[in-house]
Amino acid sequence: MRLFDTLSRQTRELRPLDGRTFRFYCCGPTVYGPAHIGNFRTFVLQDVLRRALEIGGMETLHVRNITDVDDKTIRDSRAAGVPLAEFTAGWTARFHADCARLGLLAPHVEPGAVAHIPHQIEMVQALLDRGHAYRSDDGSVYFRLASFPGYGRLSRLDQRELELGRTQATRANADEYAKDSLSDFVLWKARRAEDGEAAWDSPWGPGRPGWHLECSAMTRAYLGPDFDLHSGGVDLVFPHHENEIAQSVCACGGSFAAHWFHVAHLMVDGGKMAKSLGNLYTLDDLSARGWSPMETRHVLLGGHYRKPLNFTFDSLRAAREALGRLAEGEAALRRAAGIETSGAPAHGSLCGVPVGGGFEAAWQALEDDLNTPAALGEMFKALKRAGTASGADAAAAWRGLHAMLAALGLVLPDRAAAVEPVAPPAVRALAERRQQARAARDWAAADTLRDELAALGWTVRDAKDGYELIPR
RNA sequence: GGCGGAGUAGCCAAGUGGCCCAAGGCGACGGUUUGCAAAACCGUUAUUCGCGGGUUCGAAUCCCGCCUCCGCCUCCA
Repeated sequence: MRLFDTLSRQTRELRPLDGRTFRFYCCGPTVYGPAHIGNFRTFVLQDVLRRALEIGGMETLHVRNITDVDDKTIRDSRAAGVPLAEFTAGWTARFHADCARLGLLAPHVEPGAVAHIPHQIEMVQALLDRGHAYRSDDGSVYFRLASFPGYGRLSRLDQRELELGRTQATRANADEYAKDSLSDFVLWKARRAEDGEAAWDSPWGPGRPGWHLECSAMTRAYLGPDFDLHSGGVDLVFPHHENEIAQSVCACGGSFAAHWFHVAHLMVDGGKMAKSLGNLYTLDDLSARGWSPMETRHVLLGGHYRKPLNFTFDSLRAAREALGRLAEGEAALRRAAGIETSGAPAHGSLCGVPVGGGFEAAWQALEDDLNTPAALGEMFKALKRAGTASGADAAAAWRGLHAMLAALGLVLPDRAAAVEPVAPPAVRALAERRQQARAARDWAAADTLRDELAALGWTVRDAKDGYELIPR
């Protein structure tokens, strides 16, 4: 697997530092509301990265945090009149439900910030001890940027630019007088009245961790000072990831993440997504409009992760059709190969086995900087080529297709499950009457009955012997 | 203002020096099939890659200028 690295600006081969397990960290959600499809673009791509590594035969250790204490969670839990822990637990459950619907593999470790306050305090103390941090009068602790010359390498900002941007930002927000330098950032925030109960004891008085510190402490706890990869949305490059590097390197030594993976933003109708524009969709919003999470996942895989992707309802329609074609191709291969079961091959049987059966190019596209759109394109080409295969060839193609589906995390719609059994008796009776009319060559009556079925939401699909009823 | 990313057919999108008169999906159109449809299958659908220059034997791909969109510039995936 070759992947672009934000820090070195190069596409590099991914190899586990310890030679065995690829250990990576993903910045997870802040649980103060439902995640939107833009958030999920990042999580889906992190999931595909892990799946592709595993299909490629690599062992992984996937850590993704839950940010359950910060300004927004505190603000909104207080507004709701609910204790912080209860408030974030609700949104965490919702996040997990959404992830499951999208077919995201659960991380091996999913640490929460609140559960790791001692780790964070320990890290702040280490930074103080080593002279990289200082206390302010109100009991907050700040990172001293001047003590870390490597700052700004990831986001390519030099000190002068930082100070410049800083001055502009501070004009509107004159709340930062406690710092020595304008660009210093907070490690530990002293408790303020508006924090309510959300405060923990520390050597510097009651307070709570700064957002950046949470991730640093959790990576240290589960991955140590050096690990394989760190990832998130592009907007986290600065300041979040830049600050994480500074904190972790200064507190623990080591070089922190060996590789940085950032996913570009999702746009809607060619513009940015924003609540105020009414185009910020959650999975539930799309479900309410009749679109399934898998269709959404297909849309999110439809563009390369380093380019902005334009989300439209037309692309959801296209995704629905494309998934249907894949499902039909899968069924055709299964029949041609004489495979009895309707399920996919066991996941374990696909890992570490070269992808074949005509799907080699699709796999190569994925291995080449996680090019999901090119991989999907190659899958359709392979499917077309395999159209006339039979026996062992069809079986190999079937396995190749399933290896790709497993790597992309796509679950195909089961069209067979959606037919007759679920049609209500009244609908089936209409369909039967139509069959009789057809047998009697009474086309006018048959067409009227077909219209009636359509009005009830059912499409009738005639076959050689009989018919199928398709909902919607 | 600084830094970074993007602009490819009706839509989504791959391709970053010759394999490109540009993949794939959707849509549209034509055909096979069908009582007619639907579904399926087959075929067609950009001599051209935001605009204008330039480099090169050769450019969507490199350089210069311009236009448009998006992101970041202290807590937004």
